[in-house]
Amino acid sequence: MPDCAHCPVRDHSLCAGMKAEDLVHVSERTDQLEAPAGQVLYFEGDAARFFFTIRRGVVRLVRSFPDGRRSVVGFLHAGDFFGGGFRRDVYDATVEAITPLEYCRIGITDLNELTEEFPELNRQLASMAADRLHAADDHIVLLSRKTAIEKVAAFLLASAEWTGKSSDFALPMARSDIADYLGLTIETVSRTMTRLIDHDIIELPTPQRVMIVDWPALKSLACPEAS
Amino acid sequence: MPDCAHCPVRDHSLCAGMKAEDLVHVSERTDQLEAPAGQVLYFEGDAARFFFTIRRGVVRLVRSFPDGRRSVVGFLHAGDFFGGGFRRDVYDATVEAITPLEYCRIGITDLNELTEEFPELNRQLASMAADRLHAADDHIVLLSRKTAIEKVAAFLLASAEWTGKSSDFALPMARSDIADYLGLTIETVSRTMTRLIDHDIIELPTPQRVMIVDWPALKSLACPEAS
DNA sequence: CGACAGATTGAGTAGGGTCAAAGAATGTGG
DNA sequence: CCACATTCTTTGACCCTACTCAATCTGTCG
Repeated sequence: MPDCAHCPVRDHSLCAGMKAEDLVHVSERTDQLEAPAGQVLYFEGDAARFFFTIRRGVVRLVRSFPDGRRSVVGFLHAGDFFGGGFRRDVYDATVEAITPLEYCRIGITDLNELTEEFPELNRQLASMAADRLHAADDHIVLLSRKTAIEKVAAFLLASAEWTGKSSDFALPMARSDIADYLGLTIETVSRTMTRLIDHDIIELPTPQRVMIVDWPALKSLACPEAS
Repeated sequence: MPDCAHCPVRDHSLCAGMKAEDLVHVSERTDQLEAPAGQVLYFEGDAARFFFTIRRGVVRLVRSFPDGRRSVVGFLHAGDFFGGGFRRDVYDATVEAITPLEYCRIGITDLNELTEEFPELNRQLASMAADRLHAADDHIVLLSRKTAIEKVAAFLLASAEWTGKSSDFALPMARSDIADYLGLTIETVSRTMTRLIDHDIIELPTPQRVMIVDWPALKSLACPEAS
């Protein structure tokens, strides 16, 4: 049985508001699992039977067209909670591990029973839904009204925040994931990164590692002020 | 005091799951209001104190940049529920009436008290959040991976569904709203409509009224198949 | 009827896409 | 441990879609 009391994301996920002594009720219904990079947790359209919490690693949420076009609707990190399909009974998007993953899984019916016993879970669920909705709106603004360089700058800043605002961090996802997230092609993502390097705003020690050299410049690109 | 039992959106909104005899508890905490077209219900960033339900009319949710760029993150119709800002205490977006509006308003603290008394409201809230999230993901896919004609076709189809899949319906919003929703300019929206007319797929008796002539063609444009 | 906002049309341009090739990085088997 | 294969990334040349700027048209309302 998982030891939720010592979970690394104890205070940043679903059970953040729960009393320590109640946690055991969550633990006994939760499976602790691992997955290698690349593994699919579930497919868009599958019958939705589980909720998931990431303890370590990164996943991508993907929507695909019949003709092969792909859109990454989001990246999720340690502490993030996803799955379900609340009213609808199918998953909204395909979820794939980008890095090796440690995660927890709980059945939808189990979670529903838990919310009856511990109504504070509802508050947590609602606030996570609100966060996701806010993130989705940010994404919509980014996609509809930002240029390539603004998109990439905003993405790099967000990535830095996921890793604790460090100036030197990993980009675990491939360029194709970034492109499908930003609504660009991989070529444009690559060219734009190069432009940022040429302007001495970032450095790329390896393709999967970023150093932010000029924070103010990156920020003003990501959130353009009135000219 | 509002008469929730005979509300036109009684079965399509927040209180859809409630028993008739409990509705009075909602009624006595709800204000029934009206607003003319163009009125702002609240601004992005305002302290969030209310939730809203539309009984009649259409609103737009707007996010703005400091430099004037604008993004319409969604349109909401009769039965839709919005406002709040669950965990955050400010509204996520500005909400403006597009048509004359009839709506209901309930205080956040009142709603919180109601959910304690009537936990089934939580289920309704969660499912509405899930619907909004699904819609946001659809919007993300549309913005990131669709061409202008696909975007406009998808928008017209969605508009037709809001009005009961009629072939002849009103477009209450201006071209600038459509443009800011689809991530295009008004000129491109206009040109694309003209293209659809030239191909005998739609007609525009007036700029604010659409007739769909060729449903299959419109559908195949909106959801492109594998070639 | 005239004025104004909103919508359409036109001409020219540029940002990002497409197609193609070369260059790293990682992994595999000998 | 190295050679090779594979995949991912970067760079280059060219093109097209959608944007910009500008004029005209249409519908609405005083």
